[in-house]
Amino acid sequence: MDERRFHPIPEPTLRRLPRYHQLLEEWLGEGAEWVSCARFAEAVDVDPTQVRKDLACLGVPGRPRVGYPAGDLRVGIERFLGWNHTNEAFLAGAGHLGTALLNYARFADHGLEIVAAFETDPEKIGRDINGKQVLPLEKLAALARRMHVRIGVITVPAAAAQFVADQMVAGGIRAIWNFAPTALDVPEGIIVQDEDLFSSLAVLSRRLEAGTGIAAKEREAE
Amino acid sequence: MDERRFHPIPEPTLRRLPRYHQLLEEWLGEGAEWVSCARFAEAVDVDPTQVRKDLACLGVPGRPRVGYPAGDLRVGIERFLGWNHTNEAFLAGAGHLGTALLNYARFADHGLEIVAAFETDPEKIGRDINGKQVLPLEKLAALARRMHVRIGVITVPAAAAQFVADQMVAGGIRAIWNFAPTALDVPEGIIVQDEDLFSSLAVLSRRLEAGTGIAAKEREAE
DNA sequence: TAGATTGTTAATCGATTAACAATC
DNA sequence: TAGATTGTTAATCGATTAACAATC
Repeated sequence: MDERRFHPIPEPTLRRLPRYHQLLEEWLGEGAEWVSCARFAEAVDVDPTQVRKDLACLGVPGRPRVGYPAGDLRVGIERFLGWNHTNEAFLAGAGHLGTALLNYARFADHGLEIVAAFETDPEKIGRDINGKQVLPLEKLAALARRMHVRIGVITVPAAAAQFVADQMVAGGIRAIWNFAPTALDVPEGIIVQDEDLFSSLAVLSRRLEAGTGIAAKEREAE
Repeated sequence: MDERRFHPIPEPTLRRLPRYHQLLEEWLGEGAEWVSCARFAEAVDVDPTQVRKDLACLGVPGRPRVGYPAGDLRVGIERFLGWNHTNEAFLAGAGHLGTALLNYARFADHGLEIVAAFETDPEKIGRDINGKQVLPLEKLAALARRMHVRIGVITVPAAAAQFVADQMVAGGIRAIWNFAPTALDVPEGIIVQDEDLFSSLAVLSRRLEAGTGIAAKEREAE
């Protein structure tokens, strides 16, 4: 039924597509009509051939000697990533990070709409953050089920994350975007996407030490 | 001088180490003394052999039939990732996300100490967030240089990110943790670690569609 | 001793990069 | 036509997984 197959698309490609999109927005804003692989490659620091492969997924043909039509490419990415429609999500944990995500207007253009927040803190329950109600956590499961919400966002402290995840699963939520630095135990078939800042930090720190230390010498050799 | 070489450590391994550490904290709290690869493998959803390879980096030997000493492993990870000392960092953009990061106490145990925040909004300048001063952005470069701060955290809107990055580079900052969904253009040798939520979201959404759609059939076949 | 777990080497798999043909 | 860029196939590279030896 659909030409585009799901599994075969490499995750790295998937991660690069939003970045190409962001560049296209910029370049279209500057009046660009045609864009080349080389231009993407330079901006994103990836091989031009890789860019061609990534763009091939979209089914938007380029023209030799000219490049790719910038507008078509933008639309192609939006369609490919499903940004024309949004998935509704519940968020648990209206702390600083949760509030940041609730206030982030740009999710709406990127396929995600957080429609409500859930909390255990009575101080926060009943409030309104960026037009979204903060409700008691006990109501999450029943409401998720009734509203057919499929995505849950976890921004509670690590110690509470597993309990929240259980509630989400109980409510029929299928995918969890987990910002707590903790390994969630969920039934098979439930998708967990970890956004682990400590992992990123480990990579950053290592690259920093490598850049100033041993690896710096290797670089000189070139 | 140092047995541990920098470059050869795979990034995926680096990303898993903090997760093992988190599990060790839990298990040590429950009184565990010895832990097996299989246990990590199950919790993190990775192959046991992979866990052994990851742990091999630490130089903490396991004992056949018994496992690895949990306490030594924890210390080993902390030492390996350099969590015994911290790198000072400046943060630019004291919005919701920036505030969340400034308030996040656990960075201190993970090698990062955000020591000050920078802003252009006069409303926010002069405030104090979790004991850290919010200073005018103009001061960032000079202060970074004077204090030998090597890490910058960007939590400003996408449109301001490049300017902030330029300031950081001007101040001698070597590594940038970029939360703005934008490709930064920096001189060679400056490390940029992108924390792109839209990329993660693209992966999450795709996995969700795949889980309910075509790929579900494939799974049945097993 | 038997058996379970670590440690290591080989095989597989998938993404990236290189080579080159096709095309405007 | 010549030359630049896309598109595609082959080679390389690196991480994961499998096989198996070592050890307590």
